[in-house]
Amino acid sequence: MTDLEQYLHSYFTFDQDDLVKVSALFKKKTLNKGDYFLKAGKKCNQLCFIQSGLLRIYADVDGKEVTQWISTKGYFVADLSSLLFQTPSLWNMQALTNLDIFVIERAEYNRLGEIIPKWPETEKLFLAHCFKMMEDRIFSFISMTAEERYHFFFEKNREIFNQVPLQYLASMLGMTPETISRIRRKQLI
Amino acid sequence: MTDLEQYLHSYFTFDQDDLVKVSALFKKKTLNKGDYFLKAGKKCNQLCFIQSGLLRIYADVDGKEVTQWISTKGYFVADLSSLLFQTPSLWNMQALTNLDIFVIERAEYNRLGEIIPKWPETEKLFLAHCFKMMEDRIFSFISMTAEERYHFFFEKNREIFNQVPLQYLASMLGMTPETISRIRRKQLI
DNA sequence: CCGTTTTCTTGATTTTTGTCAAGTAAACTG
DNA sequence: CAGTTTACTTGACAAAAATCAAGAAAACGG
Repeated sequence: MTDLEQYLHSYFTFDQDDLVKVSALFKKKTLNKGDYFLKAGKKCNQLCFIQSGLLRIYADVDGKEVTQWISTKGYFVADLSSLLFQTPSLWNMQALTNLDIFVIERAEYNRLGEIIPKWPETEKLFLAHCFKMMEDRIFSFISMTAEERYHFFFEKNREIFNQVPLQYLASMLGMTPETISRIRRKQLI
Repeated sequence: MTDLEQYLHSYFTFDQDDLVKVSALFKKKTLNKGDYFLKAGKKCNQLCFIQSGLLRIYADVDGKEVTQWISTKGYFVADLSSLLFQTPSLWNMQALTNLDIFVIERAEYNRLGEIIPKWPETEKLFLAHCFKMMEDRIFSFISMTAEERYHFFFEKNREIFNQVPLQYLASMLGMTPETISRIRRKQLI
């Protein structure tokens, strides 16, 4: 089993046959640190799965970069509405480190339903999990202080927090790097 | 065409035949002000479509109510992960006014894919739109001040803002009623 | 391994937002 | 329509977080 098959297997209840069919549609690819998987304004024509490395998703807002999320090993990444509706993407997606990914083209992605009968149902359940994550994230913004939110994310995403520059973490948590630095200091004393 | 068919038609590109098949699975129902569509801790076994009235979605957090959203005419409402995975819901859903809804039971909802071949694809596109809304909302929390966020939501949801008690609006925007009151005063001067 | 660049920490200060409390206005109810 | 409840506004103050600036630490590149 390839890494991709391994991951698909852990997410979805596919049999070996389907695993092979699906993973055959993905092509292995590497990005160097600083390379873009997607640029804002362009249409998203691919979906990727991250095998190793970090991918930062951010937008430019009046000259400032707002980091939306940082994806790591095991994430599927695309701008879903751009991929489906072929609208220009709002997001830049840039490799924070050298990156190993598996990429599926839009055309192939759209044929998954024909190739694997249970794909639509599987995809729905996957999207529902993403929904839950976004809902939890919104909840953290409306019900927690900066400090509580920091800990909430830290618990759920330890591997990211130790590898990513503070400025990016701060932005995705809706606070400043200084605030995180002060929260961290509190822990030590 | 019933109101529900009308709405389904405006969201989804169904032909008349499919519209009738789908809307036949919904039952018309009314809730009185204060009634619950769903209580936290219970499994969500229905999905509803709001024809008129306001439905507040909120959670209890150490004795305080956190309002997640207020849904109005034209919204489909359910706790998606509870509906699909049969986990206990985090959310209370309570009628803020008398409410006219169309309700589909979980069992019928799960059969939609058999009844309407294009349902899975349609549902995916619908979920993608919801995704976009949640993404925009997260973006508002990480990139805007309370005042900017207020205006951002006001522009997109005028009908809600004029009907709903300030305390609920404030909670769903992640600020206090006093803050909204002061933002509104600024507009007048 | 040394200089450069980037990132992180810290303090002082300002701004934003929250909290508390009181008073006013509006909505509901019998 | 009078009394009650609920919602809204306002001010004074407190707390949280942002900003600015400087220095320390770490990472990077030849």
